[in-house]
Amino acid sequence: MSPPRKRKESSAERLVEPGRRESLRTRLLEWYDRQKRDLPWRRTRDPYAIWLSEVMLQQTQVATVIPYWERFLQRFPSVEALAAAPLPDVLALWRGLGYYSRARNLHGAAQEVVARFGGKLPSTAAELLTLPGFGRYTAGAVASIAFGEPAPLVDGNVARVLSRIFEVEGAPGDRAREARLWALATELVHGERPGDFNQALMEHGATVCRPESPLCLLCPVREECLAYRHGRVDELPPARVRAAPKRMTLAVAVWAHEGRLLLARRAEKGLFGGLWELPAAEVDDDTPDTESTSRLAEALGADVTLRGHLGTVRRQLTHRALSLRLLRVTGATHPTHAPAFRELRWCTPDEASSLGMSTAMHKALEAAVSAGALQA
DNA sequence: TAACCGTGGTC
DNA sequence: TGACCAAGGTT
Repeated sequence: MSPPRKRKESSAERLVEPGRRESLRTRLLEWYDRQKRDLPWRRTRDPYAIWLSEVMLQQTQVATVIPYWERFLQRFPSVEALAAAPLPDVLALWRGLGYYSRARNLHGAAQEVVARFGGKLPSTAAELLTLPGFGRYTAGAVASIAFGEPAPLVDGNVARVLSRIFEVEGAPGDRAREARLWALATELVHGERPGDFNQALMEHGATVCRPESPLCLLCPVREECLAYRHGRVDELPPARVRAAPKRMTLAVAVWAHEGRLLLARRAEKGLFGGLWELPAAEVDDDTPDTESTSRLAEALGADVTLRGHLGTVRRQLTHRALSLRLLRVTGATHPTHAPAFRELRWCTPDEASSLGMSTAMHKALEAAVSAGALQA
């Protein structure tokens, strides 16, 4: 007979003792019932509205999301309304919220929900995962919060909370760490009120078990927390290592004609995908303006002449340092189609401001106008 | 799998 | 003021 082998990946393996598990669940749920914030998406049971909140909250703070969520639901109150809308209208409501692929995927998923599921969002995490923009987290969040499925989720908050309670080692991105966190979340979520329990974990991470200066004296599960017991709360989890931002320089065409500016809509992938902008072309940092001008001519498919320089707008993203060089240009013929863009349009500054446009380009537009782009 | 994808708040 | 970060997903 061979000796019994230690099984490392059995889903039946118990990570948390039953008594501790029930204690954690009860304390967190009771704390949540007393202390949860009154957030607008906690006042609805509409799966679509809950889905929307989860997508907007990805890598985005609650206070930022609230007004966007309310405007978006007012304009697109149902999956059908969203699915029927043109993508540029959706992006216009998303303007300034960032990570615009979220809006593109949301729109695409709404159309799939109409086509594949009769307009009703599927109710299981497994089905939700087949829709664009649903990863493991969002599928678990919508399945548990909107439909009551005991589906686990791990976001940044949950990862921090569980890392501390169970003293999980490893940095964000470490595979063994992620697997252990998901396994812990899976064990803990089974039971009553899975949606509330998941939200309790996240709420606890957001308000008490914070990244900096956690409020351990107010913590409902302090007695269960290994990091607290061992004085390691401040070192768990270790900070994420971030790559230095890369520089990116864009030559921006400021082409004015009779009070209007030429606007272009970008290709739908990559940075600022599908958004409107003053027509821009990436250049090297040391590219002279004359050469930048010919790059813009190529992108627009039109002859343009450099008329002057209207300044540079700088904008810091998480992983990019953007420089937007505003080049005043003119041309004899006005292009209506361009090889590098989805669409062209001549707009007054007010019209341009209502388009779906990145914050970087919005600042560039304001800078161009105040530098006298529309004056002769 | 590691790089890419935005923004505003916080200290 | 600049570095760090937030209810992640895609390729």
